[in-house]
Amino acid sequence: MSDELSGNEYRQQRIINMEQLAAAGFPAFGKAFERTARLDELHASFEEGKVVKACGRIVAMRKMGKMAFAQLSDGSAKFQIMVKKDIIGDDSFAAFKLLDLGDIIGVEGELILTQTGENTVRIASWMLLSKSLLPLPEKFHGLQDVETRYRQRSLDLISNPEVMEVFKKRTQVVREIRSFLDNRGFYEVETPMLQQIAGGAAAKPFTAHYNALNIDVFMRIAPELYLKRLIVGGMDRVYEMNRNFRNEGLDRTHNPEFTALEIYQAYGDMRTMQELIQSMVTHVAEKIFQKLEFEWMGNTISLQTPWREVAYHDLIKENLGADWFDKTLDEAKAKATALDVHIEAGMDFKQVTHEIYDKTIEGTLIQPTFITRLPAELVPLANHCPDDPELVDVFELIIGGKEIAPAYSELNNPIEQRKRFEEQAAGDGSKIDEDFLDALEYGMPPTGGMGIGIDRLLMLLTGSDAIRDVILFPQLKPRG
RNA sequence: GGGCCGGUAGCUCAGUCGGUAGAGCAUUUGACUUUUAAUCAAAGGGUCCCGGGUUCGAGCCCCGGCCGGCUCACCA
Repeated sequence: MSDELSGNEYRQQRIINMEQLAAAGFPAFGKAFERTARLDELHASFEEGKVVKACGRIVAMRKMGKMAFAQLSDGSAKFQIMVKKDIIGDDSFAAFKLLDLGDIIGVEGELILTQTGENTVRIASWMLLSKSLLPLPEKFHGLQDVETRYRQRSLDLISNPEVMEVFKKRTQVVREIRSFLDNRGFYEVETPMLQQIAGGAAAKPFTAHYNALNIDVFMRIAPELYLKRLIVGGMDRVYEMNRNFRNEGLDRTHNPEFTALEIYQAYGDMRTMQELIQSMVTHVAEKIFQKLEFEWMGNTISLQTPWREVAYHDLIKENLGADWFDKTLDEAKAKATALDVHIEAGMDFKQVTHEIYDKTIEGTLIQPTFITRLPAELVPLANHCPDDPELVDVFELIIGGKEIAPAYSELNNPIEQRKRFEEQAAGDGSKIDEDFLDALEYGMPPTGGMGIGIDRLLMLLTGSDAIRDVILFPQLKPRG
């Protein structure tokens, strides 16, 4: 057995077929093919008798003695082709029968309707564009094995059209979001992925080493501090939609690299962002999906605006009783225990309350809900509510029981900002972003800011239960 | 990290009580000029995830590991 023939039985057979095809005047690889139209366009503009050139991967083949039917797929649609021995000749027909499922061919022929009324190209000539050396998954069930689907996304896309559909929708959604923001006068910008101080969120960063400067750098956990510098600089409306990296666990709703959209609008506040996200999400839903109701994780979610808004304290009272905030710490802890919520020893009343909220209330907020007026302790980078310094002027948008987007009236007081950084850094001065603080000291206008988890939004819009189903190449452990 | 479930032909999956490894699709050979999960006939195809152990004998039972799914916890 020669080297080319190593591999399994299927591969060996396909290499033999490739050699025979080449000998018959159908060499594989290395040619371009100018088609009349994509296969979906061919269906849309179907006209009997028209001569067309089409191409795609053979995904089904039904051979008979003197004719054959095959199905081509090009990722846009499938289209049937018909080959007749008396039309293309004995040699060409014999060679055609050497083709394997998965081979990519170009054909030229006339559009016809078959007896059963299917759109078909009756081919006059064909050429081999690329040989497939490995067998495709089974035609009926497709590729089911979840692990293989993620590890070999090419195969997943070839054999599962609904997967292709999700990722096409992803592209459309992302483009529509950009278009929406661009139309409102926002500038899309790109800020550093490699940062010397990983700021803007509280998360563990990935570390890399930069040889030229001989320093360690961090993959960003958020672009926030750079985008605010741009607000200081006079870019009134900016956004960035790009990857963040967080060195954390991996589960159904977390991938270590994920796409975040951060938006900042000068002279606005949390209310500006509230209007913006409702308009943006419903616009995208209607434009790309033509609907405002979505099935997600077993719930029907209506995006019809206006979305519900409830102050944090009211939400708590609604769920835990109107007298909740009159209770003592011990009473609160007793309630937590009764609800099966684990409480750490040193927690104060606000922390116990928030723990109960996190574990028993947030998950019940299925329809879109803005939770506003959060306790200041929970949100270190936001301005206080004008009428109550204990509360911050923010919202958290919850949909389907999951946090989709937080938004703030951004903290623009540099003295206060420094204080909070110092508390956060706990004495480690190297973690304080002095350049950012300097920028703030020149004066940042009042600003509304928001972060949106694009992958989670896509999960909702495409009805995907796992983040891996909206990320083309999700992180996996190395093959064992 | 804990618990539960899974890994068998290229793919989708069976495999009973521990007794020579099965089906469909796919592949090969033959028949077939309107099929569409084409049909008919025949044939070939296995590191049963990996490594130990028990046993006369292990896909199956036991121990350890790898990968994946679900779930709980952690982190935020």
